Amino acid sequence: MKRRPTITDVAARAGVSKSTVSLVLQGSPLVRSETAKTVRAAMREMGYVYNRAAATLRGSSVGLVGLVINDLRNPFFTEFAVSFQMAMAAAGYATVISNADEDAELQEKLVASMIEHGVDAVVISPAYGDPSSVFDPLARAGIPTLQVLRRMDPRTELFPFASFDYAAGSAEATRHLIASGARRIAFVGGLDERSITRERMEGYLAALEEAGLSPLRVEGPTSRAFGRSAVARLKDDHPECDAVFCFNDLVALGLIAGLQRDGVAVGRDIRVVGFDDIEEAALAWPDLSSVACDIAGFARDTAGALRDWLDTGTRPPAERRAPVGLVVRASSGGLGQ
Amino acid sequence: MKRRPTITDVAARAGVSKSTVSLVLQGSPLVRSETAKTVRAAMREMGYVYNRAAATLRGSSVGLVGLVINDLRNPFFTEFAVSFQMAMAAAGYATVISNADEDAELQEKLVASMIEHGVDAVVISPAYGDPSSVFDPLARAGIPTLQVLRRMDPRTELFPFASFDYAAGSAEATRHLIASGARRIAFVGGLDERSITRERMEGYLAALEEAGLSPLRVEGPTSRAFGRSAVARLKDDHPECDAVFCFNDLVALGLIAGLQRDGVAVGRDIRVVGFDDIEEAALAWPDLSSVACDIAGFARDTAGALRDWLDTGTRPPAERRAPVGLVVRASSGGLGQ
DNA sequence: CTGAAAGCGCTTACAG
DNA sequence: CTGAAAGCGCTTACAG
Repeated sequence: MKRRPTITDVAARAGVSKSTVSLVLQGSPLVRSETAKTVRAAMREMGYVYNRAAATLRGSSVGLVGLVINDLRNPFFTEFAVSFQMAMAAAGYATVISNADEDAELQEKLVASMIEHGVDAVVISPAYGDPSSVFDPLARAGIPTLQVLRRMDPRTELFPFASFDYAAGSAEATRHLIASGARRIAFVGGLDERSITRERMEGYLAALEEAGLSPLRVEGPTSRAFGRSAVARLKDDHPECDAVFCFNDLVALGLIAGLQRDGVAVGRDIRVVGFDDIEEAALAWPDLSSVACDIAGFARDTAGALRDWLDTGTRPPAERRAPVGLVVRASSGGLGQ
Repeated sequence: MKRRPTITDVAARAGVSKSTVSLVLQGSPLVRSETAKTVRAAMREMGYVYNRAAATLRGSSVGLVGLVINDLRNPFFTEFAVSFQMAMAAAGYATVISNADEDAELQEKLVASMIEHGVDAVVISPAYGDPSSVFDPLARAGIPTLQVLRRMDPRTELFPFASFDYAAGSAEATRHLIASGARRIAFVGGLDERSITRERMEGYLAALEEAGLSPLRVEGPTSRAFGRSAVARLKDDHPECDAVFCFNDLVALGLIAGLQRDGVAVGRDIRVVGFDDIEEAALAWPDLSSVACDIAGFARDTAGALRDWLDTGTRPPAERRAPVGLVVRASSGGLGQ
């Protein structure tokens, strides 16, 4: 494993100074195209590899942004991560994705490591926990940081926040269930103390109130496993329930599996609506009605806002809400089965 | 956004030389604990951030490994990625995850960017395409590289390969279906020219031959969407089919959704077995029988082998195969419904 | 259009 | 146990 060639080696081989090699590397128009060609040939022959760390040291930016995701196993977040990475790549930025696994301590370490490695910016969908241990170091290091999908740090002028308009989506879904004839509509999944749960319940509660109906609640995690287990809780606590609005599609899909096991006809005996409209929603049986969030579009917008911040210094607005829209499918009786 | 403090600033503040600060940073026992304490206090007061790029330049390794995944949206790979990242983190390595999105060109760019950023090693589950455009630069840069889950580059002494023993798993699954009474067993999903498809079919074909049965084939992609659409192809081409062994769980779950739509009782009218045993398999209805790959364990072993390579210079064996095992559930009639 | 020189923030022998 | 000095591979004014 011999030493990699440096620009000095390339310069020697090409018979120019290392300044010239550096200029060629940057595609500067100052270098005569003849010379540039010679230099590039030398690089190829020697298997030269650009050393970005050295360049960074001298002052330029790394072209690296860090993405920290609370739960990368959740397909909603996976989709966001890969779309964001692709949007940044198209603009010449490398994105390092990492999974905090809902663990505030791990998240702190990941962010510290990113700061050391000198990322130009951080986008974070934070795990629950004390925000200061992760946001304060970012602020101290002067790294532009965007909060997405979950607002953990209240200082949104410092760490702008972007998410979807969950309240509007849940209101639309609930009105749809009411219009379809449902009267005893449960909200299943989500932990009450979390702000995202409150947002997703807000529209539900408002729509019920408009119609003079009262809420039914089954609180819990936001996983497929919980959805499946919630069937029993629903039967015990709210046997009169005729529709379920779920915290997300994962819960809804688990719930549907459980209902089917019990021989309940989803879409007829009971209506179900999910949230997020993950790819699987359209492919499940019955097809799952869901509040669609255009994650890929949201990721592109986030990438655009971040690039603006980095390139022009324009900090994004403290809060941005992307619109959502209900997609009606068979699980809420929208289409025959 | 003022300049970040450097070790020189810290040294001035603490009244020592920058060599001493550097030693403190590395936890060297050479520094008197008194002095170290003063230095650490100075760092804290000034909000000092370690600049890893500068350290790297001087020779030490970055403690960074790159992970390139062909399709990060596939939960099988997501699970591998997050488990690997966590195993490396426990050993003090940062892992940058990136998604090649089955795009050989994007993959080439991602790898080039990782090389520039100076990763110590790369683990890659490669996209299909010409391997040399991605593996040659890695070899030139002298970066230890592991191929996992897909062997694209035949030079496995250079780029050791690790995967699961797919052939054994598919044989076990097929024998199980035969033992359950199935006689017309189709293999659905996967593209024939790909080596992973051949491996997963190998055991299926062997088991059929043992039993004197002949294969039924529906070729295609490996997605949920394909599984759902394969129901029609199956009905048209092989109406006599009484069991399906799917390329993976995604195909199986899509297929089951399609069968249910047609009113077919999965596990009784037709038996279905998947491959990978993703989390959803146990939560679907009916529960999906599947060949379980212990991905988290595999990821940990991969991380261990890589760390050995990095720490002691021991290159892993050219090929490693992790065992797999069939999990029988309701979809193949294993349990009553 | 090209070269010589200084400097980015660290680490590493080498003295003391 | 601590300091002075050289050097890692680049970039960036500054001359020419």
